[in-house]
Amino acid sequence: MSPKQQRGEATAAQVLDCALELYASQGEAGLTLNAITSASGVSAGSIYHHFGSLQGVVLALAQSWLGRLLDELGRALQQVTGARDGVQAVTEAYLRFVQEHPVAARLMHSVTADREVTAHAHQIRGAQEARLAPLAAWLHAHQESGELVALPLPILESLILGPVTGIARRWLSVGDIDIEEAARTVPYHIWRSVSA
Amino acid sequence: MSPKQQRGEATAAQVLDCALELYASQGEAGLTLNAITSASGVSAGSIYHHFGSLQGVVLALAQSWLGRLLDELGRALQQVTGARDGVQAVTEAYLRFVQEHPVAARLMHSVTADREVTAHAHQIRGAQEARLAPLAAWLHAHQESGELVALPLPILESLILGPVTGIARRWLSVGDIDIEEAARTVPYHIWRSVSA
DNA sequence: TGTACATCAGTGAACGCGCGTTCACTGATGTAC
DNA sequence: TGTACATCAGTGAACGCGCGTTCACTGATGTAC
Repeated sequence: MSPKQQRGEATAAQVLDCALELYASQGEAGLTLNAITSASGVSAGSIYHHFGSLQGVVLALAQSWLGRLLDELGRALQQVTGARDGVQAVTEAYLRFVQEHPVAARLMHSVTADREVTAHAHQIRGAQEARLAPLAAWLHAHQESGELVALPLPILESLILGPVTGIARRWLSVGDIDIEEAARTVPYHIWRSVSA
Repeated sequence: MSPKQQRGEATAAQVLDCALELYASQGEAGLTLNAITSASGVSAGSIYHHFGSLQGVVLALAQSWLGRLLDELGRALQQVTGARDGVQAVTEAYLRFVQEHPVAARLMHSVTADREVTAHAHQIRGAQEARLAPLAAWLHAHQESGELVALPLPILESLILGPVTGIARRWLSVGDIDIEEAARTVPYHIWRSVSA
């Protein structure tokens, strides 16, 4: 499915860009094939050539942005040393990313919750493994060094990312959170919950 | 829209029960009007009489379970005194509820993320205000008494509920979390992040 | 207790619409010799 | 450099299907007198 010619790559990228715009303006209901063909100028057949199905388009879009987010988190982690700075850097980077890309963040948070995509949870994790592994390794290393609490990794992950995804969702839906303030104050409190 | 005769109430309840079962077996894709009429034996017209639309059915279903969850949290809060016990009781009650009603929990967590329902976020909060108010009041009171950190309420809420919703989602999708263990260990760590 | 009547609850066939998907085809690209 | 050819990229009309919704109607319920 991955393009083998340059123009193919450009077409696929254009489809994903337009799909995100449609999602921005009309939500999930806007992600129909007709809408995407109209908005992007790419024919239905061509979209099927590249993505296999409409769900394939949505999945690729989510994967693309999840990749960017994870890259951002990995980068944040590389610029600091020590468990405390790491936890705070990652959580702050997450909130900044959401702030800068609210539509993509909404898509990731909602699409990931969908059942059909939930069924692909392992596939998604597989595709992002190269990005997830360093993050997991970092957590594990700082557990070994005694700086982070000795909890199972998935639970530790939830303690760190749960609050920021919660804040992101709430900022995106209810809107009664000052995300700037959250980015300043929340990382410290998350650190307190996971320090050994 | 609320039934004014007994049999109406029974019909509406049956529709919601069957809708949850369909969601359990087929996910969101199973929530079609035809499927619901077949499974419940209630005619399309009757469903429209009670819920106005298919979306109305889904919304009512989510509201119903959200109400039960909030009731449970409120009950947990009443059985303890002190900020620390309260925070731990609420978070543990949340996880227990998810454990006991995984399908309903999945529905709440996924439906709430949907854009169209997000648009109704305020309406949902409004309908649940009677249940939300005591929880908010409790938080506020224990901020005043100096036991909980002085952060804006929505942020404080996210610090408390974010980790448990994160764990719930992960348990429901990836499944690599021991929710029993989480219920034992996580409440304490959440408390550490919000104690003054 | 009986009866008239307004309202609520429920039926189910019929409707049109827009959806995702397919497929036979043309054109573009890159490669091998 | 030229050419033949396999593969990739892209087209767009056509398809059938299942969807949510409507509506004219019947039956049940409760209430007022």
